Amino acid sequence: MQFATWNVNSLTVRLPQVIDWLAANPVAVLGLQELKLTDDKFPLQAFLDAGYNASFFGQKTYNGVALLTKAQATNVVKNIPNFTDEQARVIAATVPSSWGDIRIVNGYFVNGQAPGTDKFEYKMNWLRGLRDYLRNELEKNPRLVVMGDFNITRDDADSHDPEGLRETIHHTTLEREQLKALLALGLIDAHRLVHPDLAVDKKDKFFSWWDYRDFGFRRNRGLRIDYVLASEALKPHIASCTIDKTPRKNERPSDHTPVVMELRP
DNA sequence: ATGACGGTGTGGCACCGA
Repeated sequence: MQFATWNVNSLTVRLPQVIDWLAANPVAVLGLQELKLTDDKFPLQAFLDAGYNASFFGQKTYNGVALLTKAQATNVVKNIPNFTDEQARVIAATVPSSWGDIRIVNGYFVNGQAPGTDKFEYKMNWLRGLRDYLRNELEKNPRLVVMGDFNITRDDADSHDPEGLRETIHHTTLEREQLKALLALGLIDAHRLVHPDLAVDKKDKFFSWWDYRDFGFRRNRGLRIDYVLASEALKPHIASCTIDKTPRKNERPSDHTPVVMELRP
């Protein structure tokens, strides 16, 4: 059973690529971020035709998230309960599995622009709100998957230039402490679990995003900021976690690529 | 230090992302 996350940076532009990717990668669950469209513009029929159910939560121009599921999703919840947010960043739903129901939380985490800005403060508050939410979800749902664009590098191994970018956005100690706190709730970074050796050399690192500018992908100027986390109850079932770089080679690619976690019986 | 690229909006550039 596969769970994937993909920041598509405009679903309007990337829809054909998502449909193609699903045909080649018929995952059970695909979480999308940065839809950049309102719900009335969501291409529901295209996903139904592709054999997927869709739950979505969009807004104009920015943000927006969706969960595509082979099985019917239930108990869909939008954004973080008890955290007031004008931006559409989180969608949660429950899907059946052979181990029982699995709760999925799909998030487009705040970018934060730069330390010291209002946006960074929003990012910190949002992350605290999310942590309270996930603590509660874990109590109710032992089988929990948290996926999305986290906009945080966990370690220096997750950045192409950790020295040059030290304490800049996505690299700050404050952000990394927030990510650690999420993991401390009892969530496992599936990719790190499967690839535990922390690379120092850029060529050996794993990235899920590359800058559009300055031949970022070709020069491997990337970050690992997209994650799939699994709760302790699911940890024994984690078979693999891969970053699929092939869509980054498409014409008009998203700057992010899919991350796929597979659970085995 | 800046901007580079790409997407959206009601635009002739600004804002945002990472």
